[in-house]
This record gives sequence, C-alpha cells and structure tokens, in this order.
Amino acid sequence: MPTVSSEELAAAAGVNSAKLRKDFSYLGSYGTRGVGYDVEYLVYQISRELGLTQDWPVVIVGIGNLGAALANYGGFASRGFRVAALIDADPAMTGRPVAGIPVQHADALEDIVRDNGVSIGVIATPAGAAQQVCDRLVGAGVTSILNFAPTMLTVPDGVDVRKVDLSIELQILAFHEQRKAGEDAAADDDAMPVPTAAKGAAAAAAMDAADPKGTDGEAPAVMPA
Amino acid sequence: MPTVSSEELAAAAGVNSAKLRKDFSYLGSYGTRGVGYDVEYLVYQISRELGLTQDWPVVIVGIGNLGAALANYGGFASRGFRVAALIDADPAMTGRPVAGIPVQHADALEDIVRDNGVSIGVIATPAGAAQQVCDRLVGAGVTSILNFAPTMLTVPDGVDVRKVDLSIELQILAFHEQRKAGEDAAADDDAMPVPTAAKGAAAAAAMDAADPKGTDGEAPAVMPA
DNA sequence: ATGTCTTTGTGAACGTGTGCACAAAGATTG
DNA sequence: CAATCTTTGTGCACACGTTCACAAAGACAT
Ligand SMILES: NC(=O)c1ccc[n+]([C@@H]2O[C@H](COP(=O)([O-])OP(=O)(O)OC[C@H]3O[C@@H](n4cnc5c(N)ncnc54)[C@H](O)[C@@H]3O)[C@@H](O)[C@H]2O)c1
Ligand SMILES: NC(=O)c1ccc[n+]([C@@H]2O[C@H](COP(=O)([O-])OP(=O)(O)OC[C@H]3O[C@@H](n4cnc5c(N)ncnc54)[C@H](O)[C@@H]3O)[C@@H](O)[C@H]2O)c1
Repeated sequence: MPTVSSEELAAAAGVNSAKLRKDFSYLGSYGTRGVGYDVEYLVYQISRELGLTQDWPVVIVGIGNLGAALANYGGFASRGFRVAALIDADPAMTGRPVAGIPVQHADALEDIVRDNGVSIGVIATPAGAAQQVCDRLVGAGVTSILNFAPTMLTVPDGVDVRKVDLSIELQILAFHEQRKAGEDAAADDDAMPVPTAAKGAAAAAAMDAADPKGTDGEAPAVMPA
Repeated sequence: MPTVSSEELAAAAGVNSAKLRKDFSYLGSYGTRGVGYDVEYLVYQISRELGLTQDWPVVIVGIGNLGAALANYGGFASRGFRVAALIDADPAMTGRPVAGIPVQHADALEDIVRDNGVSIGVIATPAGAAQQVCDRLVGAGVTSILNFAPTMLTVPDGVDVRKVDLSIELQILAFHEQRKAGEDAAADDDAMPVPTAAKGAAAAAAMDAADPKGTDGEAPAVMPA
C-alpha cells in the first residue's frame, strides 16, 4: 500500500508538517500512526471534501482573448469542471466553435444556466459589461462567480465571487522587486515592516477606489466634493 | 482640493477603516486630520511605494492561447508594465506579430532579457517546459516570475515566484458551493470550522503532490516505496 | 506477547494581523 | 482667538492562524 508521511507532503508542498496534519485532521483521522497516509484513500477524501468528485458544469461568458484561452484550458476538465457552454454577446461569434464548443448568444444565458443546472459562472467580458452579466447569471441561479474583469462586482448574500486580477499579481512582484533594488540604500530606513499581501491589496484597492480615471467606467463614486 | 476620508475608502474597498489608516501610516503621515487624504497626493504616494511610477519591462514566454491573451491585455500597460518582448519556442510563431509585437524565438531569451533590463518574466508555456524556461530567465537576470503553468518552480534565493492557478480558484468556489448545498443536511455535523484559503491551498497542494497521475509530467517524486 | 520505533493527532504556546477606541491634530466657525 | 467638530494616527486588546512539542497509536521485529 503506497503511503506518504505528513513530513514528505509538507516538504513537497512547502508548508509546515504540523499545519498539514492539523488541516487533514479536520477531514477526519485518515492517517495511520507510524506509517503515514494511504495515498489513494487520502486523495479520494480530499477530492470529496473539496467537491472534486462531483461534476461541476461551468459557463464562460465573454469569449474574447481570455475567454477563448480559458475554454481551451485542459486543467479545468481534469479537476471535475466541465465547460457546459460558452456565451458571447457578439452575434458574429454565435455558432462559431471555440475549443470544440459552439459559442451561444447572450440572449440564451438564462436558459443555458437553467437547463444545465449551472452554479458556477466565469466572467471574461470587458469591465463595463461585467456587473450586468453578473446580475443575469445570479438571476438565473448561479451562486458562484469567477471574475476576470477589473471591476468589483456587487452580489446578493449567498453568492460567492472570486476576482482574479493579474495586474495585482504583477504589482506585488514589482513591489518586491523595488524592495530588492532599494535594499542597499535602505540601511537607515527599516522602519516599515514588509507589508503582507493583504496590506498591499488593501492599499491597491484604495488606490483604485480613489482614482477617478480608473481602467474602466465602473469606478465607484467615492469622490467627495 | 479633492479629498477622501479613510471611512469612504474603507467602504469602497470593503475593508475596515482602521486597518486602512494603519496601512497608510506605514507609508508616512499623508492625511490631514479633520479632512482626510488628498486624493492626488495619496495616489502618487501609493503608486510610488508600490513601484508603479517606474516602468517595468516584462517578457512573456509561451505565446499560446493564454500568452496571446496576456499580450493583448491592456490592464498591464495602465499600471506601468510594458511588454518588452514575446518569446516562443515554436519556429512557426517567430516574427508573427501578436498584439502588435513580433514574437521572438526562445534562442534569443537571454539576449532579450539583458538588452531590455528585464527583471520580471511571465511564464505561459506548458508545464513541462516551465522549469527550464524559469532557469533560463533566472540565469539571464530575471528576479521575479509570474507562473501560469501548473507546476511548482524551484528558484534560487532572492527570486520571487507567484503562481496563478485558475483551477484552484474554481476549486475554492466549488468547495463553498458544496458547503451551501449540504447546509441543510449538516445540522448535526458542524464540527469542522470553515477552512481558510490557506488551508484549502495546503490541502490542494498536498493532493497534487500525492497524486502520481498529475496534470503534467512535472509532478514531484514524493511517492515512497 | 512485549518492546521498540515511527508517525499521527492535538493541546498549548506563540506570533501576527485585525479592530476598537481615543487622544492629538488641524480645519472651521463664531 | 477660543470653541467646536471632524478625522487622523496609534496604543492596546483580542482573535486567529501557525508552530512546537509530546502523548497516544499502531506497525513491526524479536
Ligand atoms: N486578456 C487578459 O490576459 C486579461 C487579463 C486579465 C483580465 N482581463 C480582463 O478580462 C476581460 C476579457 O479580456 P479579453 O482580453 O478577453 O477581452 P476581449 O475584448 O478580447 O473579449 C471580451 C469579449 O466579451 C464579449 N462581450 C462583451 N460584452 C458582453 C456581454 N454583455 N455579454 C457577453 N459577452 C460580452 C465580447 O464580444 C468579447 O468577445 C476584460 O475585462 C479584461 O480586462 C483580461
Ligand atoms: N489557457 C488557460 O486559460 C490557462 C489557464 C491556466 C493555466 N494555463 C497554463 O498556461 C500554460 C499555457 O497555456 P496555453 O493554453 O496558452 O497553452 P498553449 O499550448 O496554447 O501555449 C503554449 C505555448 O508555449 C510555447 N512553448 C512551449 N515550450 C516552450 C519553451 N520551452 N519556450 C518557449 N515557449 C514554449 C508553445 O510553442 C506554445 O505556443 C499551460 O501550462 C497551461 O496549463 C492555461
């Protein structure tokens, strides 16, 4: 029976072994003391807990550069996600196959979501259309949204939104890069602790909120008189 | 003079106002008591601290579906990132313009990095090529890497890596989705606290590490006898 | 069966990040 | 110029996540 110890897994994942064991303990006691974890059984238990044993139908809305790349991405299928439909507002796109799936028009969004029992939607439209698309998805029954558009989406309680902001990823790298570069000259200026990602994100969000000439027209109105 | 209060910014960003003020205080005392923060000055100070006032040349390696989408993405330029070059190993791609920039062959990687003073590299190649591309980037002087390939990259000290794993984003959504669905039947089973993203990530990473039939051939060898 | 050895599962200590609450600062008004 | 009002900047307490450390559990050898 192939097994792994928490120590081996922790080393491979780059985390503390005690943390890993404690995390696993929330799922139950699936390890054997003195031996480790049965790999196959562990994978199954984690998969089950994460919901990967289920088949999750997903719709992607906005089949432009990014949407098409996502549609072509094989990493989704291998984790239990099935692209149930591709949706775009551009009539020229309708019917055109992307990654073997014909693009459907945005008019049919509600029907598609309902007919396929879709609960997860991916938004890859321009920022200006994102909130509207989001509202329609939620109205049709979607309760989880992965948002690639650079906008804060407003959703009712019970709906989860995750935003993927690639610019922020680069900003975080640039921030550390700047740190490295200025390290020599900073012998007398170490008052500021290294900010966490959370701090950086808060600052970046604040900057976005305060910036009237934001990337798109969806900037929240926070400018006082 | 247009100003914002920490309260307004916190509401817009969805964070606590005290946290936001404390974060800002690390940058210095840029606010005026009784008034708030001068928007323009604040934006400049944050931009400077995050390194956005600098021009960061970036190379994208692997101009497939995702790489092309990234090259076309306007959000980078607006934050001070300039796509200095697109690099691909496919000879058929060489010279072909993507987003107005001609793709260059991977052979020239080192020269491109050095000539442009590139310190940030984006990897959008298949997982199997990622480590090799990473090594070459680092060897040429790159010290920050944004990795889209589903692989753990090994880098020397002093090099930062950020991994963007879109599957994990969907997994986190699916996890919460499952939670919502099972909420009714879980009246007697609330022993497990809601895991944080960190816990989920650790578990997912562990699963990947333990799974011999991983997405790509780059799975670390953690399988004991 | 008994002892030894390995590794889990977890209580407790620790550190870090978050939020409260308020004094100090400065603007504004009379 | 004093009184008042608003909002910052931050000390402090709390909560949360992480790590340490070890007893308990089980496998395996003798
Ligand atoms: N390309 C990237 O690498 C990248 C990276 C990060 C974020 N983004 C963001 O992702 C989004 C998409 O990027 P892109 O490069 O694919 O843009 P794109 O312009 O290539 O594609 C957008 C697509 O959305 C469609 N669309 C517009 N309105 C719609 C609506 N109401 N309903 C359905 N479809 C609609 C358009 O027809 C188009 O096909 C943008 O908001 C962009 O800022 C892109
Ligand atoms: N498409 C997505 O939405 C998506 C999402 C998440 C992650 N990813 C990951 O991003 C990577 C790229 O995805 P994709 O869909 O664009 O794949 P793709 O196959 O379309 O593109 C890969 C490109 O990399 C080039 N390449 C291969 N080896 C190279 C090397 N050694 N040096 C330089 N270039 C090389 C290929 O010629 C090709 O153009 C993959 O690892 C994928 O798993 C993709």
